[in-house]
Amino acid sequence: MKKTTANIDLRKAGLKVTLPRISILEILEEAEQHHMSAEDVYKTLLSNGNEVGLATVYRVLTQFEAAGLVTRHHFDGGQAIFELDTGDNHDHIVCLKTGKVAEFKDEAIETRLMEIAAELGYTLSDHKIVLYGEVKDPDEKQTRLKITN
Amino acid sequence: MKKTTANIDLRKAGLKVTLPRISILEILEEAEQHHMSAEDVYKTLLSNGNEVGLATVYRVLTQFEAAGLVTRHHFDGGQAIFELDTGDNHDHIVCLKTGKVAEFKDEAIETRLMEIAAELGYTLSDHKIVLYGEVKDPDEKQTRLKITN
DNA sequence: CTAGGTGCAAACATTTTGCATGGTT
DNA sequence: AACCATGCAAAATGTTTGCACCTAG
Repeated sequence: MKKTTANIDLRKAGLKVTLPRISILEILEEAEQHHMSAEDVYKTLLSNGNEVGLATVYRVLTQFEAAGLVTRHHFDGGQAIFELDTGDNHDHIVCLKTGKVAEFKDEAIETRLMEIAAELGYTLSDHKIVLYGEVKDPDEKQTRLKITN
Repeated sequence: MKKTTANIDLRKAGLKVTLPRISILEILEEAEQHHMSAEDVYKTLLSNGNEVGLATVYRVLTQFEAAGLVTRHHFDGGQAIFELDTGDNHDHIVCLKTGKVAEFKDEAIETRLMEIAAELGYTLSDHKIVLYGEVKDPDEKQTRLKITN
């Protein structure tokens, strides 16, 4: 099924096509909430019947990050959060009540950030914006979370 | 000397005025590079001749954060970075070459972020922007780092 | 005097690494 | 067959906590 896609991505990254890597890619692709900690991925693997060690999950996620397949975030404390790098380099808004993460992208802001970096004498290579707030109407959370997808 | 100021801040926060707390406040106030990890603060204390435990540094920094005196950042991985909360809620730009952190603040962006949050149905309570780049002219680094102070 | 603060060491949580075994190309 | 990947357990970080002692108010 999806293995074809995954295989291509992995080969392009110069990584052998192994079961743990395929499974992890698929999990990241198919997860409803696609912002996952290594532990989240690990638990999903287990409940899918995949026998993969947590160390391998970390190793694979780190390799994926190096290959540009995955992005690593450090939203608040504790664990790192990973998500598939779709190339659109979006930003995030975290609900302080539910912990859920939504995405957005705004050209005006990106343009302004580049100007600011230039004014400060920097060559800008990346940026991260994280907004913290609360969803006004929790019942519409689902919808709102999908708003930028 | 500065103890008066520190005392006031501490009392306002409902914290007893102790040597470790005063010293840590002073370090954060006076450090050239005022974005410091707990370890940085700890080492500075030691080299200043203050006998304070690392655990105390963490406890004090956490209390300061709760009291609104200090802000905690998670720029990339590893350790948390602390800085005095001056109330201006500025954002940061990190040099990927030198690791140095500079600050900036832009009303246009803040306004736009509030709009975005509202559009997404969120009540915005905070935001963090981190730019990653390289200083074009390293020799002027000092100056540029001070640009927003 | 009493509540709260501190140092130290142990506990924790997360992530990384060494090494022998196993799978891909 | 050669090399890379994996699992496990141990180690390495970074941060928190329990406890006996100490100190500011």
